[in-house]
Amino acid sequence: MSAGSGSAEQAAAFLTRNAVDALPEGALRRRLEEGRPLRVKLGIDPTAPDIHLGHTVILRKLREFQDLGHTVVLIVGDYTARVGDPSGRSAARPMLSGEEIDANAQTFRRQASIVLDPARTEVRHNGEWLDMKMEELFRLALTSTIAQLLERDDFARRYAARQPISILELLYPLLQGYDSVAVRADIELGGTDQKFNLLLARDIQQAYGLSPQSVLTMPILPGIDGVQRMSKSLANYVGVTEAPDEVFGKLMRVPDSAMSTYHELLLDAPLDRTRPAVESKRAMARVLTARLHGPEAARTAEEHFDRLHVQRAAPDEIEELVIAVKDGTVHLPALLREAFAVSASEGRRLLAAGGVRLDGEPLSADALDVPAAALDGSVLQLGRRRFRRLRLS
RNA sequence: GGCGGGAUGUCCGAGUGGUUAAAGGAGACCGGCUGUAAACCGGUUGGCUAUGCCUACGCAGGUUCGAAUCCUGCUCCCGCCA
Repeated sequence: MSAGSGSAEQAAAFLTRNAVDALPEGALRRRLEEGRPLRVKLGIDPTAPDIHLGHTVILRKLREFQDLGHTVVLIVGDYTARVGDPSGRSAARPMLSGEEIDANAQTFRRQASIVLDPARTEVRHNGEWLDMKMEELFRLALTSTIAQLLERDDFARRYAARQPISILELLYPLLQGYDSVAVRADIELGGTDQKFNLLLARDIQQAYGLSPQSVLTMPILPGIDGVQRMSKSLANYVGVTEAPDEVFGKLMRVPDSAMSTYHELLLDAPLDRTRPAVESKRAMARVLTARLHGPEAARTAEEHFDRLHVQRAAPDEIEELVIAVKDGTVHLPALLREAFAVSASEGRRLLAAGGVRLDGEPLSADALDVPAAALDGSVLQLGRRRFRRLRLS
């Protein structure tokens, strides 16, 4: 065995250590043995630009490729977003304008650079090649069959359940596959949910006379609910640009059942089960907050956390709310609406439930109008972690 | 083109003339316990300066003292046949 193939062997083992699938068997190692910078593709959806920790699992993997000298090709799905994917029930999925897509792509690029090396990243928009002539679309459509597409798990399920599947949806995997043709991808990464699409792209590349990409799928990071995948729309995500306090706090909410996955995927180290769970979680929150915001911010965030949840005190810095007073009294439901964007009706319910505090003392729902003078400088608190310091105008 | 089934709140899903702002579940939120974990217990879950008023069961009309429930038209979805 030559020295070259030996190191390719090592690199392949390193890159696949925490992956789910590396297909086909041995393909990645053979690619690496070619000794040239490989083109490693990731397709992104510009509809939800904010990157969260779930994305960083794959981005970190891409970074590993970059550190080995390879090129990352980020494909912004601007064309597909413009067409609008009518998947599932959410018929109202918005078709984004060109400006929105560009703005989202910019955001994504900026946030991705927290993890990726911009010098080894190529960003392409699939509108460059998908805005094709119908003749070319026909050629693409000829590469796959309905039976092939219906093998995809979610299509199969929906078909069996008599849920609608539009022709356009069936076309999406083909379009994604064509992206691989256009950028001549050597490797494509994705979550395990992308396995079908990534593999179909191989067939499509071959139909166009190219050598098929190899495929690397990464596990899906569960959200902070510990159950469903991390996703912005499920509101269980930790965004990479969120404030340090938020990042730390959210990570402390991760259920124990998800801790070992978090360790594997984000910390790249197994969870030490002999250690108390709280300690591991704290350490994790500290490391990840520091990764996004630096060690100093992580330390402050931890102090903030302790103050709020160990000492159960109000935080050092509280956003101020200046309130306008008309006749010397303040109507609490209206105040809550202004302070925390809850409806006045919801505010009343929260008051009745004892969820609203003023300087730590629960307010009652019996007196909805309170003298304004009693509020100036006080801290209004909703639930455990929403605070506003009140100021009279 | 023909025949049949369907559309209910954030989601799933009951409800076929009257205490229905709409059962039940999920999710979410508040409170308790705690480690902002899990499990568990209690509560809330359309809006509104509010012993009341307004808006809601695909859309538009109609019948009725009274409609998510009955009638007509329309839109959309699903299946079967062609």
